[in-house]
Amino acid sequence: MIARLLEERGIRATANRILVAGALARSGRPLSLMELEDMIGSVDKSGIFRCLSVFKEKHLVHAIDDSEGTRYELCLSHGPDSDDDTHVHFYCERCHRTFCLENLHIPPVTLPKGYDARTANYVLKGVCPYCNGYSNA
Amino acid sequence: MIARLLEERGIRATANRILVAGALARSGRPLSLMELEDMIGSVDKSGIFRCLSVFKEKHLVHAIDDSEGTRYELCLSHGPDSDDDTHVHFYCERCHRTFCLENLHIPPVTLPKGYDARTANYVLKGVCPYCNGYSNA
DNA sequence: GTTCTTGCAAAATATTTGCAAGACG
DNA sequence: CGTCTTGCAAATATTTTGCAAGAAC
Repeated sequence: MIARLLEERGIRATANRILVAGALARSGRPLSLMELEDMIGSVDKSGIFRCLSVFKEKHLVHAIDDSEGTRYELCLSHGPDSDDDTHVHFYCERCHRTFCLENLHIPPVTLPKGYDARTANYVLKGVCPYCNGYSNA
Repeated sequence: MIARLLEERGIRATANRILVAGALARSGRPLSLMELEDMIGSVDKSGIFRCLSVFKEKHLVHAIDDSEGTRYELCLSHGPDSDDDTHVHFYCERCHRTFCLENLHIPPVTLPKGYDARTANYVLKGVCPYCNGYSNA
């Protein structure tokens, strides 16, 4: 249940927050502010924005950078203190949606000395199965 | 020489284009529209924008998506018909610059059936050597 | 009643386009 | 000349904040 999830992360479960987190949970893919706005309708964009800010702070969501800007994704796989969600994403240039490739972990690279990485963003771009005619995918 | 580079890609070497391409070449890292604007000064942002549009079309630059939006990088490693530039980038959360890790090729992943990838964007985020005190890096 | 949350409007940013003047071939 | 390019201003798009009213504790 969404409300419980929020509380577990120390976020008060208000109506808006339940709607936003619920939309993210149901969609199964990262959503932009605008996508959330369209999807929810009843909540003003500033409200969505503020929900996302709280979620980000509490590490309930993390941000994906793709061609459209930023999308937000629930990260449920870990505790409230880290961002260890590290799968590859796929941005479809045809339908402009971004998908999670849950099973594809981002292959790590060895950084040159001095670089200190905290998070990784690996996004492939091309055409998704739905736009490709693989509607059975 | 920059002018020749442009001509080779079928781009007329105008003053603005030489300035923009030159700035990208000199910087050695991907630059955002705003960074280019600051760096060049004499060219209006719309001019820079249009230069970048042409460059993109001719595959002289390609785009990196990072936390700040889009940055542009010269891609010299290939012919005029493809975008095969595939190294990892590093976005510094302290100084907000993005670096090329030229030697780190993006490790390929095997996509599920139906996905058809054209380009890849792999950006690590954290603290760069300069902000880390590795000034000798 | 004090603090947190929300909606609306508006500010702040960033990107993109229209258009007339100028450069180029 | 006709086409391409440029600068300026302005339109778009997007993200973020101010503020007063309302809800929660």
